[in-house]
Amino acid sequence: MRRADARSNRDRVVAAAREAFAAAGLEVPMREVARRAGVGVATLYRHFPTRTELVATVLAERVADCGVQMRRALDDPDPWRALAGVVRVFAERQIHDRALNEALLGPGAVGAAFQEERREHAQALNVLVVRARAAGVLRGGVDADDVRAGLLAIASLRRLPAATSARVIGRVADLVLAGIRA
Amino acid sequence: MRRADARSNRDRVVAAAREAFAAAGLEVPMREVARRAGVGVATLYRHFPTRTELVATVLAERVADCGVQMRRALDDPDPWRALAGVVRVFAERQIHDRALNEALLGPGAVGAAFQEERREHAQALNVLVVRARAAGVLRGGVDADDVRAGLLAIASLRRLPAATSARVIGRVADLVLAGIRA
DNA sequence: ATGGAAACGGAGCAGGCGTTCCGCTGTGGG
DNA sequence: CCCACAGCGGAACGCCTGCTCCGTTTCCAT
Repeated sequence: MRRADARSNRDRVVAAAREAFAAAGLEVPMREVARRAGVGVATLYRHFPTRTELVATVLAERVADCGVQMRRALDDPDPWRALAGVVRVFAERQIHDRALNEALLGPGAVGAAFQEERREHAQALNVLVVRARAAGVLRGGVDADDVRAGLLAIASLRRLPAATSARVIGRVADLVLAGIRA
Repeated sequence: MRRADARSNRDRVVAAAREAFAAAGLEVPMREVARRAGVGVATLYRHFPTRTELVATVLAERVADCGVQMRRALDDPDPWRALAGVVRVFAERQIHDRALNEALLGPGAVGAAFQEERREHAQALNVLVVRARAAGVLRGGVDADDVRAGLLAIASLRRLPAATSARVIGRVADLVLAGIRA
């Protein structure tokens, strides 16, 4: 089995897809990913039999990254800083990675692959909110679903024209934080 | 000139497009709009030479509606109620009309046709914010761009699956209001 | 009633997408 | 070193889109 070149091609495809998805969203044509990777479409399809699988592979990395951030937040002894940090990091990522957004907002197929991770994140967020509430830093009546809604709002903004989205995302993140704080 | 049937067909096309766009977004195929209107595609194209023109025609109605709401808010003597009302009405509309969202967020071509109305709305919003700030009901540092960012966030949420978007939009609207209030 | 133009419908065109097929290339075990 | 075959590139297929062409229908002035 001649793995050397095949494996290197696979890596190049994943790298090209990662960049393309981050920059232009998940709807980049397969031809374009292949072109960026410097391979033919057939090569791409040999490693990823369907578009969905390529997308899932690239997103898996990103989702894993988010898990790391979450665990870091859980280690923070300051409840407000932990929660605010999650919101800010999330916003920051949305600014730089368009794919992440569509993983959350995309209809069924794409997001479905990460149900487990998603539940894990939700669990962690619940913990952060409970701690923050116990510390009295949250406005009355605010619950984890409010924070989730805020995060979704931030994520959705990624679809704005790139020129303005960064600033708007920053403002909304501040708005959300002001809206949940006591 | 045989206007009777032509005119009635035009009306049916606009009505069909309005419904289809509100329900399924601006990306509904022309064939589908024609089918819903009970006419052939050629008829549709005779009245609207290009897809963009059909979209613009339908959105013009919606944008005009928003202008009415804005003027109503300007007449409200209570500055907070006026501003909060705008946010709430806007959120309510996003829930029921998917097209409105894409008019705001869609890239260039679509939104460009309404620059004038948009500026008018922006102007009105500025007035509302200035009044609210003068009345001391806004948190320090909040400006019109923050409110605009909040509205954009609400609008962006329309792309979530229909099942959850209504509730999430409601929560975010509350979050935004909490975030700007003193 | 009747002619002719305005208006119609649906087949057809060009272009873009995801995916597949197939003849060639170049790698690495013997 | 050499040649079998894993692996390759790009042309091709089927489907969907916006849009156009043209033979046929239908209204309305006469």
